[in-house]
Amino acid sequence: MALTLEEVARLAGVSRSTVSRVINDHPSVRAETRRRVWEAIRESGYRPHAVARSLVTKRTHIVGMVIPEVVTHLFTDPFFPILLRAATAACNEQGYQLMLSLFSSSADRQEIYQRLVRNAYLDGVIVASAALEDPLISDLLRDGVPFVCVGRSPDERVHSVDVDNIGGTQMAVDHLIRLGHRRIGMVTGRPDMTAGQDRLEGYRRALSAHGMPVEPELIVEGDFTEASGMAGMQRLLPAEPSAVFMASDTMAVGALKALRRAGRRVPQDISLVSFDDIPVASATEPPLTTVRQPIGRMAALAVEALLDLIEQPGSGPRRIVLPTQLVIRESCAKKEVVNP
Amino acid sequence: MALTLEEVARLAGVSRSTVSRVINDHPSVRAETRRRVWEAIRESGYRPHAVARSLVTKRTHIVGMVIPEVVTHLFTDPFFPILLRAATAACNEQGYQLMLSLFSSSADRQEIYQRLVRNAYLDGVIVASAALEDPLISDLLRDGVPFVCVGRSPDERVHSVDVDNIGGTQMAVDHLIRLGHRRIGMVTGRPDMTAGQDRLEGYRRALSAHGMPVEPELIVEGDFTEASGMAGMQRLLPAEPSAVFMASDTMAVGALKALRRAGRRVPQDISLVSFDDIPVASATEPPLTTVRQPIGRMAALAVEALLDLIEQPGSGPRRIVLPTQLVIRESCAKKEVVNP
DNA sequence: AGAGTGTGTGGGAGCGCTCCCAAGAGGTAC
DNA sequence: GTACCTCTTGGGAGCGCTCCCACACACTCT
Repeated sequence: MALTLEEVARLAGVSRSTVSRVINDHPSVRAETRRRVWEAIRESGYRPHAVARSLVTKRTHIVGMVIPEVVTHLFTDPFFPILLRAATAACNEQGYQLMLSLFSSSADRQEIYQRLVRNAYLDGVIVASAALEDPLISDLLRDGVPFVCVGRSPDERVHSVDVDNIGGTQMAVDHLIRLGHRRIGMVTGRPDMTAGQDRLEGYRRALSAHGMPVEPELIVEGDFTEASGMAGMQRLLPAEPSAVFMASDTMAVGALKALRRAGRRVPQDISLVSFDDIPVASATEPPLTTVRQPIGRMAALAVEALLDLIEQPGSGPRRIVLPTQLVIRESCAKKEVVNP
Repeated sequence: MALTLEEVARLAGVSRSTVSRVINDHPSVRAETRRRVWEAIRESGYRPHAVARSLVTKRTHIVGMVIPEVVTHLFTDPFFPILLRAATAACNEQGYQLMLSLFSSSADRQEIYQRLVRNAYLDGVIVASAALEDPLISDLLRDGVPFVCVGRSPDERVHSVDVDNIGGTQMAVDHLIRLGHRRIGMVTGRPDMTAGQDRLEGYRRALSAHGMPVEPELIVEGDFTEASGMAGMQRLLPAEPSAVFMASDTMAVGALKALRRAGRRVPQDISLVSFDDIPVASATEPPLTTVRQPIGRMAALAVEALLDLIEQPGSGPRRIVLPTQLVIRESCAKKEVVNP
């Protein structure tokens, strides 16, 4: 039904090879011939068959975006949608397509991995927010599949793009300290994700840098969800922090609710800083002071690194860390130091 | 580098064809041979080359999810993430993969359409929330590509899965009327999307069914974004509605903000109903009374319909309409009828 | 004993493309 | 006139698979 090279060739009065050359922009075709061939292509509405082409070239121009099981339930957090959108745009710009792989169970993981990567349908993979020690990473390394992680990986061989979670958090906590706060709490992210770990580390370092003690009762574990932010804040209140660093904006939204229910005003009674600067951060009451991470840029860089890797394999691991920026809104206030 | 059928065949001491039969579960292979072949496959770690297979079978087992330009900026609305997640899960269950195509400009649209559909990399397409008269629809129809729309299409030939936007809205507005409200406003969704149109139509019908006039000053146009909900509510206030139907939860969140700023309490001063029941609806202050649409089921049904269409083409257009459900929370109150 | 009927199995062809090698055309230099 | 280029072009091979046809072998029935 669909046209083939051969038929277009007949139409243009040349051979299959010549048409192929024209399509692939090979230089050694006479200008006049080239013109004739393009005309035949245009007239016939011919489109090369991508699958046949892939069989020969060993390239599908499809990359996978893999979002491992642990985070699919975070999908209502706009982080992933924003990442996805930016990655798709970056891929399309380079003539690549993005295939989505979310998996909810680790049986799925195996299955999808086998089906896609090993079956050679993907040229490469972007792994978003892998948990530490994700078996996917070792599979990819073993099989030599080009891939880039969004979020740092502890493995030195892994190419990755990440934001400076430690530095960003330090900035945020420094800000609170500069405002006079001395009892600063934190509700953490998932401890099995690097972003969760690094933000906790940044909090610790900021306190230590100012000679302040890190008190366990001021640290409560969360998992990046709004519910965990609300619950975390509730558990934190008895310890009477005057300011709290929430590991994500989504969690801060939960915290705001907990505080409203507890009758505490933000920022008058308690100050809040968080991380991400997703759209909701500027829409809360009060708007959140938060650490902005350039999600879109991360996605674009990850795609860029991946395509480089696909097109010229074997370059040394590239580990990009993007800077963050503190966006000051209205969720923090000066702490009156009553008796210094 | 990678193994081929031929090599596995040599390993098992049979022919290429026999190995192919075993892999494709063809019945006419002796049990003993089958066992030997599976063992050779297992030992060698052989994986069939999906692209080569596709070249022969004309099936890639990849379907596209196309989200047209007009809605990509809504991507922080959890509707699409939820849809995407459910569609991915449904595809994977059937051994299909989902390819994501978002396009921001209509030049992209052409480009991606050509590259994917016409180049035969996709077995079928799910079109999410096409605007009316989207040229994509006519392209797909012309080229005979199997596709299913999420959201109704005016074209009779199009397979689609939609929720009963009209009926759902009627339920919501009926609820307000039953509570005694007589001045009921509406902030609409995008008028170029069927969901936007149908929800407006439902509002009109509910009023008419109760013999109430449809007053233009009580209808304000929005576009499904939170910002438009906020602005819309502000513009509606001078008309003094005692209740408002917001075309989406996201817009209702905006409306709540506008009301808080205007010093109006919900539901004491003004009642609110909306549509979608996304997670945020139960997390607002007060929680929203809203019309629940089963996004996940819509995605699953769309995938199911699409795969049927791919596997046995030519069945008549299927137009599924799912029922909605009114979820009553705390954003509506009885209207005291002062002087009846 | 010969024809008929299955059941398993092997091998050729072909999917639509790219890539390589060879060969024709046209020129230039000796 | 011959040798030797360079520039274009054509055709064969082959990517790794599936599908079809043919054939070998074991039975059964006349």
